[in-house]
Amino acid sequence: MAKHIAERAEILPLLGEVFRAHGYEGTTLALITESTGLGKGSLYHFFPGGKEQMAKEVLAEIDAWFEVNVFVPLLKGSDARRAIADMLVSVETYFRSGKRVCLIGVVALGASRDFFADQVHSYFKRWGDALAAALRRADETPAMAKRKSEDALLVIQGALVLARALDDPKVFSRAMADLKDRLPT
Amino acid sequence: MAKHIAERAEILPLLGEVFRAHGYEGTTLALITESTGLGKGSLYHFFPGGKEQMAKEVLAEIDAWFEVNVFVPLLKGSDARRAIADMLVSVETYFRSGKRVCLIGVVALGASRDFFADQVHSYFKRWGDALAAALRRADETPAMAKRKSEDALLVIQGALVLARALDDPKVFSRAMADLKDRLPT
DNA sequence: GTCTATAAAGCGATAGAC
DNA sequence: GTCTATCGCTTTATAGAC
Repeated sequence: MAKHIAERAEILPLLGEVFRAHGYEGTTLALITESTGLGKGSLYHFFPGGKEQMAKEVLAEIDAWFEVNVFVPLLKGSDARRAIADMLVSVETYFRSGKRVCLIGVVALGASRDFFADQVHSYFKRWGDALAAALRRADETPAMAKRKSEDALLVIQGALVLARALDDPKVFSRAMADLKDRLPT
Repeated sequence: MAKHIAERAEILPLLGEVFRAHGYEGTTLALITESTGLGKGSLYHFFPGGKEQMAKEVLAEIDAWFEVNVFVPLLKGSDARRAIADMLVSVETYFRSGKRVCLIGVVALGASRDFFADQVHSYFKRWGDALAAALRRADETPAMAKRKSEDALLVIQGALVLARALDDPKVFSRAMADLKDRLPT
């Protein structure tokens, strides 16, 4: 066994930030090498499927994070209103108060969407369903729960776009505060 | 004078659709040739600055369209409420009821943002200011006008992201309908 | 497990004929 | 104004030494 400087688990978050910053098409192996310190040899050792596999695993890791930290609390938290409020805090933290972009949103808008369509669709569908379930438990009607959950998801994505376009993270924090008023918490 | 199959004005919209579909990084001269039927020679004749100039001119053309069809009516329309309602109709039509993506939003999220930061910033800033002015004329307080204009812009962008992620254009139309209820029209 | 070297393809861009 | 040919660089991916 030769030397082993990096765990797979340490590499994925670095990869995630590169994809976030440059998009799927804009990310090159050279950029990844620069960010991780790993040469092509190591990269292809960990990810025989190359760039596509790297992106798929990064998306899966993000998905898993939301599953544990957002979807499950929404679905199973004993207090639904509390779970919704916690979601907003998690989102604010995860997106670094608007300074960080949603990689899954970036992929959804890009040409690579077709490659990752299932992962992108599943992420937003499960998030929407979990939030709608929590809203129903917080005494919203089913129709209103669906409408408000969709509204919340789209506000989060739109706030990230606008914050980045105007180069003003406060746009995002303000939108999250408005969302809190609009949702039962 | 040799043959002349294409006007610059006919090329730009085609370029726009290519950039929309593939993003700035994902767009290649080969794709552009495929879409326009123009070889590299012609392309560089029209756009000596290459891909970067093409994107800049496409963004400028989109900007000009919104200036004429959205910003000016919002700022100078005799009936502010009517201008706001017209904006929603224009937006719904322009984005093909959610089947078309906002190129300026795509650029804002991508790595090419730094190249086009001024154009991206200016587009959203002017849109937001024009809408806020119309909202004040429709008897909103200055603070509320600013807040609602920001909310509207981010809902439009977010709805485009979510509609594409879920592959369901109705998400966009529904969000526009909600916006109409939330805004004075 | 990590590296360097390199292959093979695609990229943006230019030159020059017509 | 449009084309073809081509340059020089970067890309993803592989091979093989250590």
